Amino acid sequence: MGVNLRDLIPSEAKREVELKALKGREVALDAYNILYQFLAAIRQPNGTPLMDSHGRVTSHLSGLFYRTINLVEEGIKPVFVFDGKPPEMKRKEIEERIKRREEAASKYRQAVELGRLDEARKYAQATGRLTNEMVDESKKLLEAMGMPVVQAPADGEAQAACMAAWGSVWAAGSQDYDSLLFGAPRLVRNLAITGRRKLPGRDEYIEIKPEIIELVSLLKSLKITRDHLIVIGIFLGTDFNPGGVKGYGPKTALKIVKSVDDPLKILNTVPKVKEENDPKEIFKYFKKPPCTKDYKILWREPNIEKVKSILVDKHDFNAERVEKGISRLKKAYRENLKGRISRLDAWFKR
DNA sequence: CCCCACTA
DNA sequence: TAGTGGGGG
Repeated sequence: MGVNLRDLIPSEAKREVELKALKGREVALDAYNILYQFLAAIRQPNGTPLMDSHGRVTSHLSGLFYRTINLVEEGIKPVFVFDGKPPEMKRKEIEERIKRREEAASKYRQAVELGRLDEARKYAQATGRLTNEMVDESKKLLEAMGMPVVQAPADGEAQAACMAAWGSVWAAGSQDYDSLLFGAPRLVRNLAITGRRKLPGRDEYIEIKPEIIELVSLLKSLKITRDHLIVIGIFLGTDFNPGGVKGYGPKTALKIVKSVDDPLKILNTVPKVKEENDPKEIFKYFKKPPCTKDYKILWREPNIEKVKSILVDKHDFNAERVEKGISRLKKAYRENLKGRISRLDAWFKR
């Protein structure tokens, strides 16, 4: 789920941009976040995901393949960051997610029996589960496409935020706002090509553009520090304290946190519920998350044969479509990624 | 989600 | 050339 800062962020702290505005930028993408989105969205009208002839789900591979090509064609330089071992503090959130999935699955079966297509699709979207095999294959596909894959020690979002903070990449890319608590100086949301999204329920579409949120502008416009922001997040609810503190929404949380000079003091007043994580431990985790420096950010020539063996040979993708995609990727790679040193490297080499 | 053929 | 509707695996 992630922390919901949506209603806290003032309009002056976010900026809608065209994709062109991100040309030449390295973005560390939260891979699990993306894969789950594909799993939810890439489905038939009745809710069935794309599958190969053996009944294995392929929605995530289709999404990754075309999305990656499009980003590279736009000159965006994606780095894919995968989750490692979830921290013990996340246990309750994980249990709740499993429960939500099971509930959705049973509602899905009901809707199918009643022949209610729209409902079936809606519930099917929440049933998606990423298996280890799907994750491994996603990494293999991205590597075959020449994209850098980074293995996080714990949260991928935390690792992406660290990489942005260290200047290895320009921004963290995710739909969730946690990156900001983790200290990413810049968060890019809605990083997709098709600028249209269906409104839930009705047959209407709205324009969606990439959105950039700068941490310093956010803090400045709210007149707070990152410590304040982390504490606000804890009040609103994070993966480590799902639900947050009862009775606090964005407004009251902001107000109470700003009422003291040291935001940590406020955490002492939060009633510590048995079996739940210590708010101060949650704070420490956001403040200094587990991150590794063991990664290389390097884009390579796409390997046609490897990509085809995964998509075409193993999962029944249409060979011509895949070949066409790879030629687009190769061209875009040569124009936008190959032999281009990052601004950071350029700076070090002065 | 994205592709593609079709439309005006 | 932009918008749509159906299909992808």
